[in-house]
Amino acid sequence: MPSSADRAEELYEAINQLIRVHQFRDRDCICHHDVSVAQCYALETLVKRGPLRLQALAAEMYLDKSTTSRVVDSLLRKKYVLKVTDPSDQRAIQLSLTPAGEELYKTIRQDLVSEETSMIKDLPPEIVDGALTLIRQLTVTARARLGS
Amino acid sequence: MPSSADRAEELYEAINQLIRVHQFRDRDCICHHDVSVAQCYALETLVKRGPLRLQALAAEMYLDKSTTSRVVDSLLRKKYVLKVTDPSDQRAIQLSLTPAGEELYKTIRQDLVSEETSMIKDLPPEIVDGALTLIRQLTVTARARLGS
DNA sequence: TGATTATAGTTGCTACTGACAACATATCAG
DNA sequence: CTGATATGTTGTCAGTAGCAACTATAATCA
Repeated sequence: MPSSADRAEELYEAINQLIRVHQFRDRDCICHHDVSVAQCYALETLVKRGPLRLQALAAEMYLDKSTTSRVVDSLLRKKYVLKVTDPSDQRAIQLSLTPAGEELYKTIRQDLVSEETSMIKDLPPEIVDGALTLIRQLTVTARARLGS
Repeated sequence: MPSSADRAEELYEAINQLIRVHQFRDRDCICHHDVSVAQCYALETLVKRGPLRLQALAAEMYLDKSTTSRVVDSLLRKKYVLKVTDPSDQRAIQLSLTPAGEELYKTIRQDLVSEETSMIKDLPPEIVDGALTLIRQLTVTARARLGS
C-alpha cells in the first residue's frame, strides 16, 4: 500500500499531465476561432454570470483589473462584448455580450465539449461518474487552499 | 441517469475548474522561486529525461524551437542549465542542468507536492487512488487525441 | 569533390498574458 | 468643499508562443 506521500507525488504527476494535455488541446480548439484563451474565458464568464462590471469580471477571473481591461478591449474591438456606462455610477461600466459574442462562445463550447465526448465515448459511465466526483472534490479542496 | 452528452458537459466543466485552480496555485508556488512556469517546466523535463538537445526538449514540451531557445536562454542566464556543443555535430547543443538547477527544481517540486499533500490529507485513500486512476486514464485518452 | 539539400539553433517580428504603478475621473465622508 | 476612496485606463516590464528568415553545419548526390 502506497504511503500518503507517494500518493501526493503521484497525484501531482497525474494532474500535471492532465493539465498540460488539456491546455494544449483547448488552445488549439479555441484559437481556430476568432479569440485567444483568455478572451474565451472572459466570454465564458460573461455567459455564466451575466453582465458584469469590469472589476467583478476581473475578480471572477482572478486577474488584475488592468489585464482584464485589455482583454475586454480586444473583445470590444471584435464586437463580442458591449460596454455601457452605469448611469448610477459614472465611473463604472457594465460589460455584456453581443449576440455575436454569445454565438461565438456557444460554438467554441460545442467544440470543447465534443472533445470531451469523444474522449469518454469508450469509457464505462460508472468510471466517468467517478472521475467527475473526484475531480470536483479535488477542485473544491484546491480552491479552499487558494484563498489562504 | 445522465446521458452521455450530459456527462461530457459536466466533465468539461469539472476539468476546466480543476485546471484553472491548479494553474493559479502552481504559478504562485513556482514564482516564489527564481523562475517562471515555462522555465520550471523545462527544468522538470531535463530532470526527467536527462540531458537533451534543444529540439528534443522542444518536442518534449510541445513548443516551437524558437520559444524553447528563449526559455533555455533565461535559464542559462540564471545559471540553472548548461549548454555544451555536441562534438559529433557542431550544430547541436546538449542541454543539462547545473547543480543549482537540480537543487532549484527539487525545492520547487517539494513545494508543489506538499500542496498536493495537504490537499489530500482529509480524503480517504481509496478516493485518492480512484482519482489517480481516472485522471491518468483521461490523460492517456486526451493525449491520444492530441497527436491527430 | 562540389553543388544542392536538409537540419540545428538563433533572431526578428507579432500578438497575447499578466502584474504593478501612476493616473484621470467620479463618488463619498466629514 | 475637501480629502479619501473607488473605477477604469495607460505605461511599463517580463514572460509565453508561433512563424519566418537567417547562419552555420552536416548529409546527399551528381
